[in-house]
Amino acid sequence: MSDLTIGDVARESGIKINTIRFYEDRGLLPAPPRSAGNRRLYDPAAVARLRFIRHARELGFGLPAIADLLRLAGHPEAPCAAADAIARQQLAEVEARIRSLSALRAELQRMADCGAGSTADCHVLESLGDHSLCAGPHES
Amino acid sequence: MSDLTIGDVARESGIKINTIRFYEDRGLLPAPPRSAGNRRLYDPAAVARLRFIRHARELGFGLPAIADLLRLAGHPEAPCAAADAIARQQLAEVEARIRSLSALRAELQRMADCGAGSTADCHVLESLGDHSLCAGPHES
DNA sequence: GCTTGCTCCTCCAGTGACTGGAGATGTTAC
DNA sequence: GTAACATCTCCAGTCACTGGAGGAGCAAGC
Ligand SMILES: [Zn+2]
Ligand SMILES: [Zn+2]
Ligand SMILES: [Zn+2]
Ligand SMILES: [Zn+2]
Repeated sequence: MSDLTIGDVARESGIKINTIRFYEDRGLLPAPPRSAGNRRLYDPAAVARLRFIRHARELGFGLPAIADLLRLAGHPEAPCAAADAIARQQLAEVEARIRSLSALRAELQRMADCGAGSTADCHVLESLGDHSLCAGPHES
Repeated sequence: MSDLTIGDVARESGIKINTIRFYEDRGLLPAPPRSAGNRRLYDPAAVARLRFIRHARELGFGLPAIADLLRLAGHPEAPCAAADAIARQQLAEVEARIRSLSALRAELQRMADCGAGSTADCHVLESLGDHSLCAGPHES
């Protein structure tokens, strides 16, 4: 009676229809029952699950990590150390990316203040052609 | 006489052989002449060009932007405003990504200090399930 | 001249996380 | 009945590579 179409859950979760089917294919969302006409019929709980996925994606978690988190969330009595570890690792990765990007920003700032008029003397092109003008190494 | 094999330029530029062929396919590197046995024979200038590409990639430039920069570098008499604009835009993108990641870091820090024992009360899972617990919106 | 081992060739599939489209049905409103 | 819309499956493309299969060139040792 309170069955939702894929369009409904897409609207309510903010996730596109194609992406919902993709998540089902990847095992993040259980395959729902179908109507007589082969349409997916969702439980309202699917919206909460999709919102969880969306929020985790916005925070940068990868799909395998989200699958782990969803599995852990299904065992309310179990200790949450595993979930906490996944979040801490994500935090560490975000911090590493911030450090790396901050180094890039410094290099780009140095080379972007170019007072030359011709490309022959351009600070940007010169710096790109010779990394020894840089302060440190760049790591990906 | 001073012709280099693809292995030579790979070693000297720090770019893998497959990637060099990929850059050739994408038009970043002109297709070099071939030997009688169909091997690519490179000019030493190819090494400089590849080093330029590598450095720009390390700084986060995309391949279309690098193609533009290489084209501009080939006109020494022209004004360098276009090259400077590409660098400034790259700087702006890096800064935007740093801002976005800093917001993510704050959210992750808030949710990662979880003192709960069971997943039922886990701060991580709770926060992921309800974005209204977050301070602000997340933009990609 | 033959084998061994290295380099190189082309082509193709896979990565992550989707996105968009084709072409075929199902459903709803008038 | 028919027009408009929603949904179905499947496939190709995105970005910047990476690695591998299967074949051929090339130098050295015997
Ligand atoms: Zn300049
Ligand atoms: Zn550098
Ligand atoms: Zn916890
Ligand atoms: Zn949030």
